[in-house]
Amino acid sequence: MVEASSDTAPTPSQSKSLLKRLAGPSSAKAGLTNDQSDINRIIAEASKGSKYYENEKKKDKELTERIKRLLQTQNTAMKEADLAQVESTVSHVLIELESLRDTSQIIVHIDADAFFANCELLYNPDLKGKPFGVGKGVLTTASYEARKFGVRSGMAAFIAKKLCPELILLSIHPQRYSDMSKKVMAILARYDPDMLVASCDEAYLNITEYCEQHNVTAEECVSEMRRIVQEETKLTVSAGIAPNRMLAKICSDKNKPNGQFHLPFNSQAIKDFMVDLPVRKVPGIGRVLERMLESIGVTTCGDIFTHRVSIALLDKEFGLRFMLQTYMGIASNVVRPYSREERKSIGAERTFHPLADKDKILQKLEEVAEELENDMTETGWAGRTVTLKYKLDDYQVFTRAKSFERWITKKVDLFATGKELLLPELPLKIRLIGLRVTKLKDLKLSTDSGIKRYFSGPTEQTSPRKKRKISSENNQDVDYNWQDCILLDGDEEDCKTLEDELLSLTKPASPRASAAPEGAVPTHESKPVSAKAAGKKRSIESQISCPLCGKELNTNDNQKVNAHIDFCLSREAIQEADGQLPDAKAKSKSQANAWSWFLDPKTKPRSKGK
DNA sequence: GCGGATCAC
DNA sequence: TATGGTGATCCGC
Repeated sequence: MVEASSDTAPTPSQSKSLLKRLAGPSSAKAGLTNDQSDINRIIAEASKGSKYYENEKKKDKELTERIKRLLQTQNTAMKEADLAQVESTVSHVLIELESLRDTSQIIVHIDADAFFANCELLYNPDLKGKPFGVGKGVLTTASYEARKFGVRSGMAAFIAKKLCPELILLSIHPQRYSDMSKKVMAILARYDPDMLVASCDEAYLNITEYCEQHNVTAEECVSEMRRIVQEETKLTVSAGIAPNRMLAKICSDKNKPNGQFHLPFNSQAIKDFMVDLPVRKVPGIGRVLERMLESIGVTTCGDIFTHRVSIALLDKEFGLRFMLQTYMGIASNVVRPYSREERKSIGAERTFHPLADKDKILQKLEEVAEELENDMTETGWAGRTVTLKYKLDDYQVFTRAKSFERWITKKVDLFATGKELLLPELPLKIRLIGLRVTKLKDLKLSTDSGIKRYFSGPTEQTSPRKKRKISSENNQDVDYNWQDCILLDGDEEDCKTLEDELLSLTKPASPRASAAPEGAVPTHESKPVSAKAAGKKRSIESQISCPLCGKELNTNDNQKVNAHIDFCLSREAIQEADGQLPDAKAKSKSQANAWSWFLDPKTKPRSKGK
């Protein structure tokens, strides 16, 4: 049934997710204000009837249908699968993951507070205490005063004005932010010359060595770091201290703004931390995955364990391994500078007032092609595949691509290819045109860049000439990737389906330590051996004890570990059947309890009403 | 290799 | 009065 033009009174069930969707991605990730639903209502009110709104409604509906199919899949799978077997497999994976846990490195995530807004404050101190936003059509940042009204980054300016009529709107000054970013990063680099600059306002550091050498605790080190940043730049930053990047990032949000949070480095504390954490806080879990997880009863990371069988059965949709890692708070602890080789694409795109005229559209395309050529020339890239992107009047997005044998660098080629891809699609009413080049070749490779990079250090971004554009509060550079960090063997294959999980258990456990510079395995061992790394103890616990009988197991011999665990599992099952175990309920239940000493921190998943 | 979708910032 | 830009990844085909 199609709901009759819900413009007046949307169906409650569907409008809930739609209202949230309209509020934008950042409203959910950041801390909520008192009455988010009121704010969401105002936003929806202001959006109503627009093409943007209609498109969001359509996407929301499609997601609802997708979830419906998902639940059907789950239903049939639950009937047909051997649930005990699935659960056992999950248990194996959990054991294996626990054995890979590495808490030997102190990772810090630094996140500047309302970066663009606070930069503007330096240039215009009168704004202090006032609600303001940075950006023209769409806000890149909102001051903390503005946030109290529900104003968020990514929000359309006219909507923000509705939420906060007093709101002051500033235009963006990329140069200012770039300069400040460099200052901040230069300070941070004193604590880890190999730090990862994740964006213009975020960085990851490994301060293990610094703390050892200067005989300070992590907390002291980070306090000092933050104090010096504030002294030297007048900007405040927040920090998270944890044994891996995912946790550090989540922690940096905990005491924002101008605060830090230190997560204890033991397995149990980490699991206690994760159990009540909303899945949406986890990097990589966005609005869609959040809703899909919610549909199977998972809203916190603790719920992942409760619903692990469902997640395993829906591995394709959720990624079992990623979910289990998340539940356990396991992720990569590798921190190293961004390198040019890692770049995969370069592109440019522009939004404009919707155009239907062919020549005017082509003119936009040409402008984009020119921009892209300039960027490619300055940064030294060529590529073999050109992808055209266009967004229609109604916000639908399409891409069309073409590959070549030769290297593309010039505007004429970019334009001609874009034109060739676009013309067959016309006539259309278009509001955005973009071009992107992939299959890159590094034109700066065998030049002097190697030496330059050696001397310039991690804060030096790309071209020394012209700064790269900063299009929003956040910027270029890669980051995330927690997933492929803990894979058992990184070679090509996914290692994601259940079958693969089972297979992987029989493969050698050693994660191909020093081999293969392909980079796909950023576990701690793959870090290039530097003077720094050499001093560190790589204390991956190669010993764990069996959760059932307590026997010490050597995790380097996976086959033996599995044989032993299988043995204990079956023994447990037999005892249970004989009623020898005190808590002999359903087999699955008992098995869960058997692992609970390290898996199930609080047996009650969702009871805590904080 | 291509196109759609999702995600981060 | 009318919702951004850059880059990455994954899936299905």
